Order: sequence, then structure tokens, then C-alpha cells
Amino acid sequence: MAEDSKIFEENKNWSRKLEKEIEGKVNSLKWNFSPSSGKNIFSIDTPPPYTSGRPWHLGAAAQYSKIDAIARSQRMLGKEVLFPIGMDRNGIPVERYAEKKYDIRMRDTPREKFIDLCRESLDELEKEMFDILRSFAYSADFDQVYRTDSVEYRKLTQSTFIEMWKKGRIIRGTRPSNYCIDCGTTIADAEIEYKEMDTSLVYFYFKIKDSNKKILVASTRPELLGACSAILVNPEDERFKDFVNKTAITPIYNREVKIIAHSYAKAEFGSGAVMICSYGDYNDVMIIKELQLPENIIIDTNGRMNENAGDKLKGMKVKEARKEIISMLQEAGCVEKIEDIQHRTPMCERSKTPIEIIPLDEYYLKVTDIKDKLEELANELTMIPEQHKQILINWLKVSTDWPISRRRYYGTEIPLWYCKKCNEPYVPEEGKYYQPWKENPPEGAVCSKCGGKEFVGDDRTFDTWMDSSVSALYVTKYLSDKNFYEKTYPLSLRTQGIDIIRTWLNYSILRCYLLTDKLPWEKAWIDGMGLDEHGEKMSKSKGNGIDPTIVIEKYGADAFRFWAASEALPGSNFLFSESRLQGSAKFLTKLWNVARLINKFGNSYDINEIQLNESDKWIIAYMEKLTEECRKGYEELNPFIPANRVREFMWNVFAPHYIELVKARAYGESFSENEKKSAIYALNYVFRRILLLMSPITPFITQTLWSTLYKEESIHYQMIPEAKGYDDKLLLLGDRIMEFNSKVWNAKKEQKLSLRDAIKIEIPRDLEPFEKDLKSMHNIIN
RNA sequence: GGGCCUAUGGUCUAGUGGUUAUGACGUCUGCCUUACACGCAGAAGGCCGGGAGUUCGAACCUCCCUGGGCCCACCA
Repeated sequence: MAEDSKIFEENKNWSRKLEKEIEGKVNSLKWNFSPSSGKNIFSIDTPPPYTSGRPWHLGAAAQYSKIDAIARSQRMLGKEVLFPIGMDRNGIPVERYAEKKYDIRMRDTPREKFIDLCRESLDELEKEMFDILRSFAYSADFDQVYRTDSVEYRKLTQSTFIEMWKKGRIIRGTRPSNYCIDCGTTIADAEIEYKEMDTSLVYFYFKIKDSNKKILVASTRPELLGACSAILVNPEDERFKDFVNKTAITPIYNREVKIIAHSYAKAEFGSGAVMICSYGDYNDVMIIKELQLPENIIIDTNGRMNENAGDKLKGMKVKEARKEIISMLQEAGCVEKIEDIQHRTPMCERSKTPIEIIPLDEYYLKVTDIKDKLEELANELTMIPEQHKQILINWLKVSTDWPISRRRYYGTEIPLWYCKKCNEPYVPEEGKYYQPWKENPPEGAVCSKCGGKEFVGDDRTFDTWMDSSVSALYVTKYLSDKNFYEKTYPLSLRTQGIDIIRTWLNYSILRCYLLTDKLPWEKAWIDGMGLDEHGEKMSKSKGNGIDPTIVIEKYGADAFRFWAASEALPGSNFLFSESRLQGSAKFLTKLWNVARLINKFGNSYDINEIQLNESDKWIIAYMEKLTEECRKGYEELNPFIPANRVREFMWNVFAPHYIELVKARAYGESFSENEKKSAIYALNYVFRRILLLMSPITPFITQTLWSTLYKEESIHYQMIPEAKGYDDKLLLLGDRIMEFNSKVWNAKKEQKLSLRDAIKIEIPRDLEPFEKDLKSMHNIIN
């Protein structure tokens, strides 16, 4: 024992230093999945981290550490666990990252070259990501990392797209999109920033048809007058009561538009009447859709007015056109006044120019016709916690067809070509990875419509969620291994954050259902968000993100993992607090020191040779109860329960009451050999169990203690035993012991005695079986 | 503006329709008691956001209000 115990002599505290010593061992354990092991399969669809963010913030690392605790605990409950790790590497964020890093612009860079630079960036970022994951012993199968930009993965994305194309689920449509004129592309909502801009609010009159009345409208976008399709007034607004359902005549263009009562128009703003144009903003989009108003597009993708704007404005840029139409309106005598106002304008985050909402020809995945079915599926899915299901249900109610094409470079290519003669799309067969922007269609391709043999490739990519939404199919080998797929799909569990319910969860259900006719998983475990110490979401723009590597280096990975598990129930948001993390580190040191004590006594006793003492029976019964509770927590995918139960037991029962009660006996002072052995047996019985219960949450310290104290193979290959039956009466007696202890401590305090001083105090009759231990613990002399 | 969630001692958190509401951190007091001062023991501190209701009884169920968080939409 002496040699192994050196670590205990040299270290009074658990620390990151000790974790580093065991890191190699902990991370070298293999977690390969074997579908034919005969055990029940527990398969997890984990989020492939997005590789562009730096640093990966603490909230995300905390979430992954909880997911890891779930995977580890399922193994220790006897399951064959599929716990894959992937990297999400497609899409706009990495393109941006590369642009910034190499000071280039995507569209000014040859596509091949740009793709190479993106891939280079990704490889670096990915390495950092793996390092972080390994630093807290994430136990996925790192021998089989998947990447969403690999040929294999993109093949799956494309094949499943083609499958859906053949099923008629892909539609082509021209719908309003965010369009940055400067960048020449559609951009995502997330890429828009709002900025207060000085602008003019122009008040001008429309004539009412067949009347000499006029209606006053206020607009910041008068250049869109030619695209005006209605005027809205609030139904409660007395000023306009008589105008509702009348027809107005647009100045300049002399077109007829209806005046409609609609709550969107606010009486307080401007003149109280608003003109709806295609498209000034997304309200216009909504209103035009809702009221089924005609669409009249007057701005082209170069940011110039087109022929629909009239001869005078045609060819002008938006700003010039605005100036021009104002003077035209003034000449026509329609302008009442012009106010200078501040206006929040949607701008392209990158070019800092206003975006326009322009209908573009894009592909959509049709969902609107199966919304009822999706809602049904959502209701069938078990969500943990159940309350978060509402977010998905609510979203399903308002969601529309999913636009899936992007005018970008670094993504999975849309596998389509178009006939040069008639523009008919040509769809290749599934099962290969296609790059239409640089490849010809497969040999022998013929246009199904006109028989043409020359094609031009689609140069767009997919929305990156098209890739990640089939992760459940990729990890179960949907295309590549039928046997494996049938054993593992649907998966047992999806784990993810609450922030991507509308995207990843929603799109995954949609895609997998359309392809397999089933929900991809039995359960979805939805975690809350990591917030900063003030309860605000961590984000780059706020600058309040915390780097997990710094925290882990300072306090240790186990302290971090224990903090994450014990801080909040899964599903709740959790606030980062350094002092609470310190509390977790202290707890690990407590565990460490209990081990140091137990180590002094050795442990090689056979239960069959020992007559157990009453105190020892009590703590073992307590341990069985705790095991039962913790197992239940793990079965419910809730590491919060074991983390907190074990901590409470350790710190409030085991260390202060039980250990103090039996310490002298374990040292063997004035006790029989059997009494001594009984104490040592129970101390080890309980401590081993504690280590097992803790090991999914704190893999480092438990591994170190397990190998130092018990010299057995890795704790991470052990099972958590089922709880044995226990006697409730014994537990009640245990509570009486703890009450009595406090009573004695209080008495000593009142009498200004030190804790080891002798005291005269009566031991309650029901505690007679424990009398000898109690006397030695408190130095009671009667 | 719309939706969802949430509200428990200074801070953060657990909790069940029913006797003195859980734990952690912090605070105060006393202790280096053969594992731990990152410790031990003791103590203070909460009308469980406000109001109404259901009930024999509510922190726990219902409604309203208020505060907070998140998502969506953002002012023609």
C-alpha cells in the first residue's frame, strides 16, 4: 500500500495537476460500439459541434459534459451505447471566418481556392474543438469521427435530397428573401443587423376613387409606391372609418388599391395609414400573404428600379429613386410634409448596406401539407423536460416551407443540372457525391423533356441544416450498412440545446420522417442555455462569453463537470458562477480526503468472516437507498440527481456522522478485531459505491481513486450495481444518531468544551446498539 | 407587439396538496478534534413575487397583475 499511497501523502487536494496525470489513461479507454454484443442498445444522436465558433463557450462545454455523463451512466447501467461524435463543418459561419482570417471576399476568390481556405480553417478549428472535448474526457467514439463536409456525409445529404425530389417534396419557388445587393446573395436572418439611420418619413395623399376626399399615408420607402398593393388603417381608428373598403388611387402611377382595416396599422404612427408594398419589410410579406394581395416587384437584384417602377425611375438605384419620387410627388402637390426621423434599418452585417426583400428563385422542402402529421409526431416524442415540447409545437404551427438553397460556396452542393436547351432540371441517381458547379452530369445524361444532352450545373449549396438534419441517419449507417441501421434506428435519444429546437430538432424530425416514415428517436433531451453570472445569454457580440479551457485549467475538468451536472436540472438555464464552481472543486477535495483516510485502513476483508456492527449496517442501508435514487436519476437521464444526492450524503451524513462514529474503531483502539474489520469493510463498501455513482460525472478523480484504492481495472468499465433491499427502521435510527450527535456538539459548545473533551451525557435508549461507537466518538463518560 | 418559460433566505438552487420548506455559496461565532483550514462545529437569515379563487388545508392547482429570461416580429 505504501508505494501506491504516495499520491495521498503528496496531495492534500484534488487538482488539475492530478487530472493531467490520469488524462492519458482516461482518454485511452475505448468506447467502440458493437451492435451484436447482446446488450440492450442505447444510441444517442448528439449535436455535431459547429466548428466555426471560437472560443467554444462555456455553456456549450457544460452541455456536452452532461451529455457525456448520460452516455457513461448508460454504459454503467449495462447498455451497449452508441455515442458518436461529429463535426458540423458546412455553411456561412466558416466562410465568414475564412474571409476574415485571410482577408478575402468569397465572390472575389476562385471557388476552388476559397473552399481550400475554408477547409484549412476548419481543420485548425476542429483540432481545438477536439482538444477541449478531450480535456474534459468526452467519451464518444473518437475512432469514428464524422464530418458533415466529408464525401460520405455529403453523399447522404444529396442522396436524401434526391429521394425527396423523387417523392415530389422539393418545390421550386420564387419567394421574398433577404437579399444583399452589395454581396449579391441571399443572406440568412441571422446575418442581418439593425441600425438606426436618419431617413425621411414622407406624408403624402392618395385620392379616393369616385370621391373628392383624400387619404394621408406616411412612408419611409416612397420609391416603392409603384409596388403598392393596399393601404391599411386600424379598424378602431375613427379618422378612417369612412375610408375602409373604399378604393384609393396611387399618385404618379394612378393605380387602384384597396383600403383595408387591419390591426397591423397603428393609429399613433405616422398618419395612421400605411401602404403595403412588395416588399418594404417582412410585415409587407406577411400582410401580402395573409390578404393575398398581388405582388409587384420593382427592384432588381442589382439594386436598381426595373420597368415596373415606370420609365422615369427605371434604372435608378434605390436611393436615387427615393429622391426622385419625392420631388415628383411634390410637383404633383401630393406631399403634406416630410419629417426627419431615425429609423431602424435592416443592414447586411458584412457590407453595412441596407438589404432589400426581393423574391428569388430558390428550392423549398414542402412542409405545409404535412404539418398535422408533424405535430402528431412531436406529440409522440418523449421530451425531457416535457415542457419544452411546446416550443416545437408552437413553431410547427407557424412554420412554412423550408427554403433549402443558398448562393454560397462552402456547403453540400445541390445535385442538379439544367438542360441548356429547355432549362429542365436533370436529377442524377442517389449514391454518389456530386459537384455540379465543376463537374459534368453523369455519363449519358439526357434531358427528360427535350432530349437535350448539354447541361449546366446548379452552382448553389444547401442550407447547412440540410446536412445536420440527417445526422440520425448518418450515425446509424442508413445508406451504408443495412444491418447496423436496422439495429440502431430509431435511436434511443437525441440530446441538444433548447436554442436549436426550431432548427435542428424540427428539421431532423421532418427529414427523417419523410425518409423513414418514423420518428428518428424515442426521446429528446433538451438542455437549457448557459448564461453568464447576471443571467444573460453568452454571446460574442455581448462579449460575455467565457472560455471553458481557462476554467478547466484553473479548477479542473471534474470540478467543471460536477458543477454542470449539479447546478441545474436538465432543461433549465444555468448561470455561470465562479464561486459555485469553486464549491464543486471543494467537494472533490472532500472526496479525496475521505479516500486518504480510508486508505489508511486497507480493505481486504471478506464479509463472510465479519459480524457487521449496527452502525455499519446503518450506513450500508443508507447507501442502498442512495444507490436506488441515483440509479433512478441516471435512468431518467438526469445527472443532477446523483450529483446532488451523493454530495449531500458525503458531506452531511457519511463524513461528519458515520466516519466520525467509526474512526476510532477503524483504527482499532479498544475495539475487537471483528469490530475493526466491520468498520473497515463498511467504509470501503460505501466508498466504492460512491465512486461508482460519481464516475459518470467525474471520470478523473474516480479513476484515480479506484485504481489507487482498489487496484482494479478501470472504474469506467464497471457496472453500477442494483440496490439491495434495506431496512427503513435502520435509516430512522440513523437519523436519531445524527440528531444525537448535534445535541452533543451543542452541549460541548455551550459548556465551552473542545470536541475531544470528555462529556457526561445520557445516550437515548433507542441508540443503545450504537453506544460503544457513540462513546468513543464524543468521549462520553457516564 | 406576439408566443413560451420562469419567480423559493444576500446569491443560486431542490421540493411534495397536509405537522418545524432542501441543499450549496456567502455572512457571523468558536475550534488546527491522529483525512481534509479548499476543513470541523454552531448560529443568524425566507410572511416560498403581488392579488384573487379552488380546497378542511397551497410555496405546490386556477385566474389576473408585476418582474426576469428566451424565441419570433420590429415599427410604416
